[in-house]
Amino acid sequence: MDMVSDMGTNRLYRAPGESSHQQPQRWINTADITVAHQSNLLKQLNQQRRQELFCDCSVLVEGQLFRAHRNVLFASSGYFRMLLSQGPEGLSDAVNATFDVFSPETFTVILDFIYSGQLDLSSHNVIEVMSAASYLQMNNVITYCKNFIKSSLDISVKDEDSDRCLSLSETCSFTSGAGEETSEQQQQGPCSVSPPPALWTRDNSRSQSSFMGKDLDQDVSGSDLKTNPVSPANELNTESEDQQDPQDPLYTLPGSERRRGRASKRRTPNSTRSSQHEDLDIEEARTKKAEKAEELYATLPPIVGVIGHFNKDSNPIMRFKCPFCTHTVKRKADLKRHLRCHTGERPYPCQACNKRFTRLEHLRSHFETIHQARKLVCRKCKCQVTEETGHVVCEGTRRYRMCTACIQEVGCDTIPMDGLDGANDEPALLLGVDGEEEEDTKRTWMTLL
DNA sequence: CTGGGGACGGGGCCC
DNA sequence: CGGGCCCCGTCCCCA
Repeated sequence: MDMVSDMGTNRLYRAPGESSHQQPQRWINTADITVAHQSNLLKQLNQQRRQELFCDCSVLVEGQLFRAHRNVLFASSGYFRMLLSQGPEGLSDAVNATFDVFSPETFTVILDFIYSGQLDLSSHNVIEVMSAASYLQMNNVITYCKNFIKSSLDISVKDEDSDRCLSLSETCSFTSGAGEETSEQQQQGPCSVSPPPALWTRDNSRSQSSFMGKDLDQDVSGSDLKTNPVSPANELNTESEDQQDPQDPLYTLPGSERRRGRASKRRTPNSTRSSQHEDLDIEEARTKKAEKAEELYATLPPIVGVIGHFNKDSNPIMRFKCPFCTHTVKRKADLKRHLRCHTGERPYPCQACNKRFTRLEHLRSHFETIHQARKLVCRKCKCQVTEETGHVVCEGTRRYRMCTACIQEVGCDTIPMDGLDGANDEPALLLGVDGEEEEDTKRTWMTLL
């Protein structure tokens, strides 16, 4: 074998006891040695932990005692780093930590990961593991959980119920150690909200921070999955545009919303899907997606509350964290609203054009702008018009206003008008003569779920 | 190719 | 807590 130049960790050295004079020379690849050594060391440590050998740290989780090695915990978790390095207690021989913010089962998963590199995620435990990892400041675990959830949120894909099983060991190699939180991982880390230093005490109770609902026992996706840290982002939008139905409550998903919105705009209102068979398909697909959204909502913790930051008096400000991204909001209602961008839920359909919206106000704005010609601007010359001078022009279900000059310029014969005397005549299809009927018609058009 | 404008989505926050 | 308003960013179309 030829001597290999120094390239990173993959160095070759002579075996101990062999001088350069001795023949034949035997070169040892240190990269292999390192991997084998790390693996062996981790196994030994894990074995010691299980046998409670040399364990110098006790962790109490909801009354259940876990024994571990402080140096291992120190190397794996930002939380334990802080805990073990602060004050004289951290230097004592017997170190204890108490947690009530996650369950013993969750901590078992975390501890097993620390000592083995194997993260035993399932749809049953992923949310709580992620929250615990967030609390313990283990960004790599958070990243894996995040990817796991993303993989599970494949709600835009029709009829793709096949389980995707990828073991963590297959898709990523992980070294549980001090170097675990690389800058890249930190950037990827989904949790921007970390347990604040002020709360890094040795007795953390749920009352301090209702970090998350604990009794999450439903399935995220309906099937247990192993973490796939590689896949997720583009899996969310694998459905082709043409498969989307504007009547679908889950019409679209974040990232592709506007494109799909445009797609719907290009469709004629009474589109070509007229056969009963197609309608049934659409209905079926819609039902499936609605079920998935419900399922998704059902998996959410009741409240995912975190301490966001501190006010000027150093009092923690409670915020609500989205379980699917890093976003936090002040109010639970805002979180509920935000979640629609993950579920793709669009509960507000426009009866005029079948386009669906995430919010009533968006539907109303759309309806008034597109179907009611509420904008008092001439579409052609952009001049300001009034209710009287702005003639309502009808174009399919779309209505807009044009000033008298532009009307005359284009020619009345070529423009489908709702009424030559202008704005007091609302679009006949939409609105009646008087206000009451207008409101009734509007309600009919904007059928809200 | 580019800039302007329309339509829409989403966040913050008030009522 | 829902409704609503305001604001900003993004995408797309069009001149």
